Amino acid sequence: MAGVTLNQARKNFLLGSLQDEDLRRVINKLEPVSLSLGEVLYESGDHLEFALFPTTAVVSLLYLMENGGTAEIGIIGNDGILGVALFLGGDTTTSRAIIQSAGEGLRMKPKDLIEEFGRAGRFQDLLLRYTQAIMTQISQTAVCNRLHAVEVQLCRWLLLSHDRLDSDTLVMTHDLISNMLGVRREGITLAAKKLAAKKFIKNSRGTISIVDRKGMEDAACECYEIVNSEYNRLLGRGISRTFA
Amino acid sequence: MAGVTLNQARKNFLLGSLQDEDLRRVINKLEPVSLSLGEVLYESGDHLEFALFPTTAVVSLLYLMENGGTAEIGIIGNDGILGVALFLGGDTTTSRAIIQSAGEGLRMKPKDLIEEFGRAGRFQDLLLRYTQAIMTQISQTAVCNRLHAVEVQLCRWLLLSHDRLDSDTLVMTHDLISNMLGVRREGITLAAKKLAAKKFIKNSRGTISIVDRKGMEDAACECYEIVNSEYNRLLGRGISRTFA
DNA sequence: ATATTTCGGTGCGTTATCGCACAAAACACA
DNA sequence: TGTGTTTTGTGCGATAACGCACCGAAATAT
Repeated sequence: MAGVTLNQARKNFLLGSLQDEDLRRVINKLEPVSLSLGEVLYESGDHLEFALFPTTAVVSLLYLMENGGTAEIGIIGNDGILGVALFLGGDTTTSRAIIQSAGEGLRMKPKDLIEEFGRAGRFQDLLLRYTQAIMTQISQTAVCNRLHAVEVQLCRWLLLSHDRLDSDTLVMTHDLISNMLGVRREGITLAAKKLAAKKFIKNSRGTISIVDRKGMEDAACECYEIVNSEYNRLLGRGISRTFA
Repeated sequence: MAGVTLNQARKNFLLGSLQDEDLRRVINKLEPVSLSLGEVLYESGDHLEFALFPTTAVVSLLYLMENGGTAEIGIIGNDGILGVALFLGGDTTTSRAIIQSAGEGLRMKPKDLIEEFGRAGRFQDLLLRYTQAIMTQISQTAVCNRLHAVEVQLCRWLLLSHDRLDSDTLVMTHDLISNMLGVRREGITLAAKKLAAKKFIKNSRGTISIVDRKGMEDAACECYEIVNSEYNRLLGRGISRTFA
């Protein structure tokens, strides 16, 4: 039985914020998983079979509408946990969880997560704080969807994704991004071209590379910074690369 | 000292879902308050001084953007509680809470709320489930903002507000609604006129009356029904008037 | 009773995004 | 090397919402 090591677990910041004592206990309930691009972890209304602590994978929470449109409400990476509905008591949610960037994660059985939550210790505290953080991200997405233009939203989205990745290169087609932002593919192509013209990103078939992180942050709408600093505040440190 | 009665407290569905035993204990920590239209309960970033269980008042969670735009992320009435950030551990949030419809509520000190949450009983369970419910509302608002037209969104918003009111008449100017939906005042005037032409609502200066509830539900985007049934599922019953 | 303010109705040119169509480029693979 | 597929680039008319300007009606204040 290959157990999960402390160092492996610490790649997820939520787990990494636990004291050694707590982490050693929690670790026994974790199981490593590999996740591939486009993999659907659960559909809207599905009974959640596992909670997931991403280490290198990135997950999108996506809504599908009757008219065929889609839009993302939040991004979860090594900063968080997928499956807050388990300890909130709802068990299912109305969103789809889909792998936006392939990678690894650690999963935990619902029963174990709920048991750990019930200990009312540091782990519960972290889970609740993360719940507020993701709520902030979703809320900011809501207003951003209403009030900001596609180009600045693309910046926000690329930054949020970049923060959750090891690499400066995102494996992403314009089409995929357009599904996340809920806009036309052509809208992304156009916005990406403009950002490339400003030398903030490099655009090639199927990938986008961040080449001027600072430029991107300046070009993004306020929403990115608001969400980022709220993650900092709530979870002790952000995952922004600005000062990394 | 006029204590809060069980019947008063039960006007808030969250409190009303408690067993008598629990409610009797909680009730001693509640204090009645009157809330007037437009009153700001807290600003973005404010330390929360109280949690609020609305009984007849309705609260909007509003975001203010740098460009002067505003948009609502959620509506809280007698179905819920204002101040989940207190037990989630964040203490502050990035939204403004403003009274959308004048009325009464019961407030509780942060310390008391946290203490009750810490008992890990039925009250904690309800608070967590409500957290998921409001998350669903916010999420659906996010995608609705992206993918749906103003007229159907206005239906959704009127229905959500109607559900949380005793009356069929909403005291609301088009301007106020436009701030909530994050669109132009003229856009609301136009959409409201269309709905009035279909005999779903009656439009007079400063008020909008729902005259054909069923018609409104059919005219609204799917978002209303999704949120409503999720509230049903999570909190045991909805607050929709459909079967009232 | 009159003046002032608030709110709703309407018109009009502007802008962002959409929907569709199609071509060019990059890539995959036989 | 050639062929099919995926992805990106581009054009263009349609549409929804915007910003602004102004008017009139309704409510409120003096």
